[in-house]
Amino acid sequence: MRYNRLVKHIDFGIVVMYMYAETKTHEVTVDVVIFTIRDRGLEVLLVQREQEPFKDAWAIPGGFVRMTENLDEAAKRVLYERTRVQNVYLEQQYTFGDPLRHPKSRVITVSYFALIRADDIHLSFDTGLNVQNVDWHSVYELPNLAFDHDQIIKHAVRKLRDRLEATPVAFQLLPKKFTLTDLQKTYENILNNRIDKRNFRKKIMSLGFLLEHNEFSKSSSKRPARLYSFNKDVIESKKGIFI
Amino acid sequence: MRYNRLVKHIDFGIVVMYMYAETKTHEVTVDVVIFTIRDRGLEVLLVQREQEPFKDAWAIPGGFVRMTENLDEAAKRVLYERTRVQNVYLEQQYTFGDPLRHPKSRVITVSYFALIRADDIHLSFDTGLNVQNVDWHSVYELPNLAFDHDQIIKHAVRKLRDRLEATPVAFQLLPKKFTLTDLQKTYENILNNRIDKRNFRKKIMSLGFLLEHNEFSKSSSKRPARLYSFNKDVIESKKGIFI
DNA sequence: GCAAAAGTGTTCAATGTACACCCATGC
DNA sequence: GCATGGGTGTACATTGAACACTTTTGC
Repeated sequence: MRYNRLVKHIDFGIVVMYMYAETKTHEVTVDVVIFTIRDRGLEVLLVQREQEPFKDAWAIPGGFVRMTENLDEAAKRVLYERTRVQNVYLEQQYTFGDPLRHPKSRVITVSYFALIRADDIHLSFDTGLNVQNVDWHSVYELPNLAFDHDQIIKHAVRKLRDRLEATPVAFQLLPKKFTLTDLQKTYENILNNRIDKRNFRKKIMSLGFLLEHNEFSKSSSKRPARLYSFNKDVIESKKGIFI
Repeated sequence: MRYNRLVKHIDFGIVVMYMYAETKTHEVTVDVVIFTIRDRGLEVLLVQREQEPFKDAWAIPGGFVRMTENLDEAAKRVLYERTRVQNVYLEQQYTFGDPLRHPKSRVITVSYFALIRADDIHLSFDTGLNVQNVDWHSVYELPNLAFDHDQIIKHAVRKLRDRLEATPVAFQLLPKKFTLTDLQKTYENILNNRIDKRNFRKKIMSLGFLLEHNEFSKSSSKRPARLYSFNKDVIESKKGIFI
């Protein structure tokens, strides 16, 4: 029963079925939770499935791990294929391997999360070669998700919050130069709560990774805000994979 | 070249080789870094390999993930097979998947770490059914390790330290009743540094998960020390897998 | 001149850190 | 009675949290 369910989508004949049952090979994928900050706050990039299983449900971008690439490389590739962005923060978070998580076969997925600037991805959407239905969704209002992708996203949000408390990853979600209010809003969106402006600024400035510029945002119709950028020298001593 | 290396150990014939090259199935194992506290401090359980590759080198206990079990179950099973202990702290930590990490095939391993009481495992060694060379090794003086197991152990030690700062996992390494000095030594062994006795006691007592007993250690020839145990009610709200 | 966001300090509480002596027991 | 590990408190520094008004600009 289970055995049939597990192998029926493989179509190489009996020898492969035998291998599938008796040896311990599995399909291995990487799934990448791609975070950005947009109008509705912290959002993730989802792809609407065009095939069964879970046709029309939304899913995290993912793909099979190839034999010649390591897991980080696979995650980078999936990310690049979907978004055409490179050189972003990417971190392995957890591996999901319930035998029933994929209804048709045993698929073990190594999940990652990535942080990208909303700006960067706009570019790639313009020149995009993916005609699939791809869209951003607020992590606080997710649509129906395929497989166990709701779990994976929840896990990614938790891990992102942990990271944020420990290391300055927030700048990965911002343009090169940003205002302190931008930065604070990024923190608030990720942590999902309000922060006192004065305390936030005091804390952030004390960490010493901000570079002050003599430029000001000429955005709206209010008092211009000073622009800052992150000091790479400080950042480089931190963990995470920069691809 | 790479292709041959990757498939040569599989002996089901050309159809399987074809599958191996064109689809994305991999061998998936779990490896469990089993920690305990013994005479030399924080130690890990290692198995000496009897076959190539890495014959005679030491390795973390591991095994293939079966088709019908999830990853946690696989880790529990491997742990039970090696140590006959159950109901211990077990946590997934990281997945290693470099294509070259195993010299004969593509093996992706989901690594876990476990915390067990040195006492418990003595029992299982007595009745042990494993006649392989199995022994404890200080994490600070490791022998030659097979594959990338040195990396896996390093990662596990980092993760264990993180856990220790966040949640009271140390009691997993101690007998049910223990003295505050035992507990402090456990912390010191894991963190690899000295802690001030008064500050440690103040901090630990303020966390409120210790249950004070009216029993005293009648160990050596000095003043008897009061025994404590962990308050389960507090512990149960914490994360980690208790199997 | 007014609406709107930028910018700025102080006080208090809680937590962490440094540090030295007496106590209970076995021998 | 002495050697050994058990047990205890205080002072100071650091960090986190609460809280309100002035400044600069576009309109």
